[in-house]
Amino acid sequence: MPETGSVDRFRLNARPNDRKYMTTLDTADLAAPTTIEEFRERLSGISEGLPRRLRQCADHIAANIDRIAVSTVAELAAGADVPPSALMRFCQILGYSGFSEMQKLFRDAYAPGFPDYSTRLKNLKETGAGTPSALLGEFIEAGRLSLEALAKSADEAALAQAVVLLAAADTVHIIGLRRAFPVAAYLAYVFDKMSVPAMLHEGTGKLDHRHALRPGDAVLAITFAPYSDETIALAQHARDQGLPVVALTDRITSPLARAGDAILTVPEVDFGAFRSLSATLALAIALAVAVGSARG
Amino acid sequence: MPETGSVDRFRLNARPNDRKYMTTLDTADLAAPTTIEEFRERLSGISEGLPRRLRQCADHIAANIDRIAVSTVAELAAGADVPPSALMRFCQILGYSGFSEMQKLFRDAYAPGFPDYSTRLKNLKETGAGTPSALLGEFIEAGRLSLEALAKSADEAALAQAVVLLAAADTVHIIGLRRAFPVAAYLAYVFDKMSVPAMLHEGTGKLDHRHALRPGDAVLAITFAPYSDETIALAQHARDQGLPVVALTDRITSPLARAGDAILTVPEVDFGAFRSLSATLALAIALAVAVGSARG
DNA sequence: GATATTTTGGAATAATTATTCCATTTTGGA
DNA sequence: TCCAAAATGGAATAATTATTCCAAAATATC
Repeated sequence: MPETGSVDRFRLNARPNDRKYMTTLDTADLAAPTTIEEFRERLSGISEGLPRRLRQCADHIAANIDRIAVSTVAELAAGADVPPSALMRFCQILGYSGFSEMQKLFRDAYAPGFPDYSTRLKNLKETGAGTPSALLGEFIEAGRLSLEALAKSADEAALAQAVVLLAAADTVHIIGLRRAFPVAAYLAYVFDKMSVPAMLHEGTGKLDHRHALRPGDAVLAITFAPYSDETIALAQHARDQGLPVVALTDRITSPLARAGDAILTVPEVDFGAFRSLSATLALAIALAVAVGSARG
Repeated sequence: MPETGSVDRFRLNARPNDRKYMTTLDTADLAAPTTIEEFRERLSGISEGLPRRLRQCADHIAANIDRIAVSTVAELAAGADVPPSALMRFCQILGYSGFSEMQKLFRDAYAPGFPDYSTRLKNLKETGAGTPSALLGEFIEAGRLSLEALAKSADEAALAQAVVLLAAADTVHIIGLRRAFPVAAYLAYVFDKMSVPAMLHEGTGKLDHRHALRPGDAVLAITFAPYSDETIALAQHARDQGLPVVALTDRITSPLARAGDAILTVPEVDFGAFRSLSATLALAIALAVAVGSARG
């Protein structure tokens, strides 16, 4: 195999000494970095001894590492003040097949998504690995992820707003049915412990309870997909009467979000019909305790 | 200008009443959102009354707002389970000329300086003692610690044993009062979803329900310090009748532990007077799902 | 200063991705 | 039931973007 091009000099299989000149460092690279940490190291290790244009690439990339995921070759090249082909060469020197492969690293690393738990659990059951302990492990992990996601995404302003609304209410009406019911029940418990007048609305007997709503009260409604009509109806009813409504739900596109004056969304990992509720409860307790202490 | 296509119905200049049918909401949009905040609002405002495919787009986009910057049309469409053309239509309904224009908003705003979990947690807590955000930070951390402790301390044998006992039962009687009540309620919900005959015993009306216990049944009792006398009494009563009792409690020294055939303990971290229930619920769901699938 | 070698820039091409268009299906109302 | 309008999916096309290639320029060595 003859020496085909200059890039090879920097790469893994370059034979070091079958050439007459050696103007720059002989950085025989290993495989391409697969983590951002590795990438940074490679970058600082390589930049010395690179020819001018490639060094410009290295410098600009190093200074704009967090824009790689959302930039095009042309944009980055322009920023580095080199032609696109130079940037391509640079990516290849780093060990990637091209820019796209390098970019993928940064796009994937950013994606905060939950694993697909419903299929994961199904597999777990089907493969017979579904021992109770394995299941427990999955649910623990799901809870952990949910809590982390909540920490990252919590809307502090909405939370503060919700506290203000509920703290000012004469009575807090709590409604949450089906899988939101445990949350509602726990909120009722905490409010009770903190001497906040609260009423837990149950689903039984249909819409009887809406008469309990009185001027000066507020509603705290909780529902997740598939949304409970009764919960939404009560929230809407309250809103029609001019009462403040705090909505605790899963997405801003939830039908409950329309009826809410403060909207709290919780990123919870779902397994089909089940959700871990870890994040939901954490947010709920924080809300309740904050309301309790705001009332003195 | 003639009515050229369906998309116009949702858009700014659509003339509202020059058509015969109006099947969905007439959301005459303003200009396309230019900030992410606006985008969120638009999303929650528009989602109602959207046809099926477009609603799927709205939901998926809402749940993956932070992936827009680094995704392609095809990827997002696949995630929403719609064809790419549907997603394009959705972007246009929002007011953009197409996906690229919408994506630009997110690429410009893209700040991977998104604090990681521990940084963000610190920020939350540092907003000042007693603020809702600080409380939220504390409860998130308590939940996470609880889950980690559970992962380390879980008694696999006891869990397996509990599954066997409950899977063999005709009817599972669940009792948990006060702060254990949300857990009991959620267990009842999950059992119901999985078609496991289960009965949730409530505290009202005192001890009436013990007559519901029949040979072949089993009891799942939940209580934490300060322990509920009624819960312990029901568990003891069941045991006296020779029914198997699964105990979900906080310590091995809990009075409930004496009445249980399988004892599950959960190391829950308290913050202030309240406990997060994260670990308890994780264990509870795992138990319920395992029982559900053991029954087939 | 001559020559072998590396580096460079830009034009040509390939690949991917966004976007449009329209025939078909679905929906809602008479 | 039928009809008009809306919604849909997928194939065709347009636009963008990545990648290669190679002639020209620069550089190091002698």
